[in-house]
Amino acid sequence: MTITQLKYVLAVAEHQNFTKAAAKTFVTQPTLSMQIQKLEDQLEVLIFDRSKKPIALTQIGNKIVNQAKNIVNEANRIQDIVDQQKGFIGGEFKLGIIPTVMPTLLPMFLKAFTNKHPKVRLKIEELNTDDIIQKMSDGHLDAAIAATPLKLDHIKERVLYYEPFVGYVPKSHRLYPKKVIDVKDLRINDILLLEDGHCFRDGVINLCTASKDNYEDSFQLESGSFETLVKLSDEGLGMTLLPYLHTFDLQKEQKKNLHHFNEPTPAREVSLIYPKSELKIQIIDALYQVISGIVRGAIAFQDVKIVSPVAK
Amino acid sequence: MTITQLKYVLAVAEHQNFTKAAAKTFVTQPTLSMQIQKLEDQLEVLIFDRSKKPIALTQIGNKIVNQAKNIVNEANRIQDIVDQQKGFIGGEFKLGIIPTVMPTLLPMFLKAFTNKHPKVRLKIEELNTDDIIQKMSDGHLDAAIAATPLKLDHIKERVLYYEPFVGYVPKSHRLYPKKVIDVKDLRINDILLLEDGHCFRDGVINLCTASKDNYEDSFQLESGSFETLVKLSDEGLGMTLLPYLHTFDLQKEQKKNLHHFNEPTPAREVSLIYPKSELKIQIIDALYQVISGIVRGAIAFQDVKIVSPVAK
DNA sequence: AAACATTATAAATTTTATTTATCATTTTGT
DNA sequence: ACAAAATGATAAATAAAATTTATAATGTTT
Repeated sequence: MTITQLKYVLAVAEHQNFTKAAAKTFVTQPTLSMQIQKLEDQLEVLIFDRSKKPIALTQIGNKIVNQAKNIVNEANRIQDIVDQQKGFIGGEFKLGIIPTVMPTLLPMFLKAFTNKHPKVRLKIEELNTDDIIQKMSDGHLDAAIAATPLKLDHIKERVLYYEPFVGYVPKSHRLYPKKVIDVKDLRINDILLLEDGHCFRDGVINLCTASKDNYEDSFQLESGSFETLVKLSDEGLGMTLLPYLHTFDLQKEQKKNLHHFNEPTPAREVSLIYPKSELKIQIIDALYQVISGIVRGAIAFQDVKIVSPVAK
Repeated sequence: MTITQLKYVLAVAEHQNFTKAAAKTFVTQPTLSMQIQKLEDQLEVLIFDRSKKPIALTQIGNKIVNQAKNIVNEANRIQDIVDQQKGFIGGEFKLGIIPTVMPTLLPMFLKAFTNKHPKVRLKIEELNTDDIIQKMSDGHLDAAIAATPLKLDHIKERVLYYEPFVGYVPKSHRLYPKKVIDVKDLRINDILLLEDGHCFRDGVINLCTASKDNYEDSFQLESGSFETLVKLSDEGLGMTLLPYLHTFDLQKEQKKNLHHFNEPTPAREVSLIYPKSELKIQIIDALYQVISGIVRGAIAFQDVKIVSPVAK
């Protein structure tokens, strides 16, 4: 049994297709067929049920795949140990970022990070929280930036900042006369929210349920980006909530519609998250250092109302 | 990087010698030299410091060896998963047994076990507790039978039985007139105990300290086997304590010197112990079933005063 | 039924692992 | 101090293996 064979098994299990898996692993298809057959011969079990289309794992194949993931993970960590020992911060690093954080946070830290750690080849992907969780457990993401807490036992979280929400209230809205609004004023019925899968929405919903509104039986309009949301709001379809950093992008006229919240201001927690396996932890540490440094800088310089995390 | 290379590294790390490691892994010495060099080239670190005699691990070599143990362990488990799925109970299994349990327990279960599971090639080694712990964490033992509790966080324990102690009191001893003795009667100064490393002794010492004697400043005679101990005792050098099962081997004359304890009888806990990794757990389960069955049988048939474990 | 997609198989090739033979260096015993 | 022994590295030869190219077999789609 070799680590390579296990990697082949994982590739086929993932793509449910020998040909595609072969392309992904940069070998030809017969290589996979033969190596996997060889492993199956040695173990004297069938890992794949080739009669099913698409190809499927057998019952024991499933167990073997799980264990193979373990082994490959642990094997990858050897290089990590060496890198960490040498203080080497480099190689490919796959980072996921949720859509509602991407446009505001990425420009702030990307240049600083690549300058400081030029050997790291960052591959950044915009993904919603569910996809991040999925890809992280598959080993396709090394880390991600998402709204927390997720409370998943295979994922660690390190808080980057707390970002307050600001109300965007159009002139037609019942709350427009109130200069400063309160969480209690919110009603789930007249707030425009982002579509499902954007974790931001969960944050707001929690906020609303906290003010004891009933979410279940109210009609909801949903959109995919804050830009759309603001426009819909301008059309008189309701108020909306924007994360503080997003309000910078508004036009002068629109900024007049912003209504800040009373203390305690509702806020979302944004964290750097990564698998418990702590693979490439030295790069994760470096990312955390750079981003939280930038965030602290932004607080000091711009009078930004985001809050640095307290020690957990 | 291959699993084979990692196994070679582990072998050399263990034997601190390429030639010996080569013999143990059934390859020639140049194979090890070259494969390990290749791995070192790939990782761009030296794992071994070849200037030291005997050969030593570098700082990072140490970390790599630890991780390599992980990987090899996880890799071995693949075969385990397959075996378990098939209900196959077989292959080589290395069992350690402490000296004070070996002669009494082994004959009781060995035949029964090999009959029931003929495909398991049991390799039994007599080892004291320290060596068992050592070899178990090195992966040289799959399980062991020892006195517990050990309270080690990398080792699991499953109690097989509780074996009471019986006092062997020669005529010359102060306690000889007492037919039934009590823990409180014991004085550390006139009890002969087994040498250090035999966990039995720890049990007795705990027993004695429980009776509030002072162990530190008393002169002690120590021996390596119960046979010697009984002979020394016959010579008038003090009383001794025997595990119940050992008293069967005494001669008629000697049995007259046995003094049983009042309730609560001091006893030692004997357990099947194995690494938390649970490698070959199906064989461990089988062993446990056979031994505890035998022990229950012995209790019923022989009126043996050993006690089955209560559910933990 | 033809075209397509997908996996298996066979033979040739390349790569890799292992061995045998030998050398260089260090340690050990006298 | 010096010869013998022990130990690890290296080179060349051999054996074993992984991989590729080419093609066959199988099943699916249109």
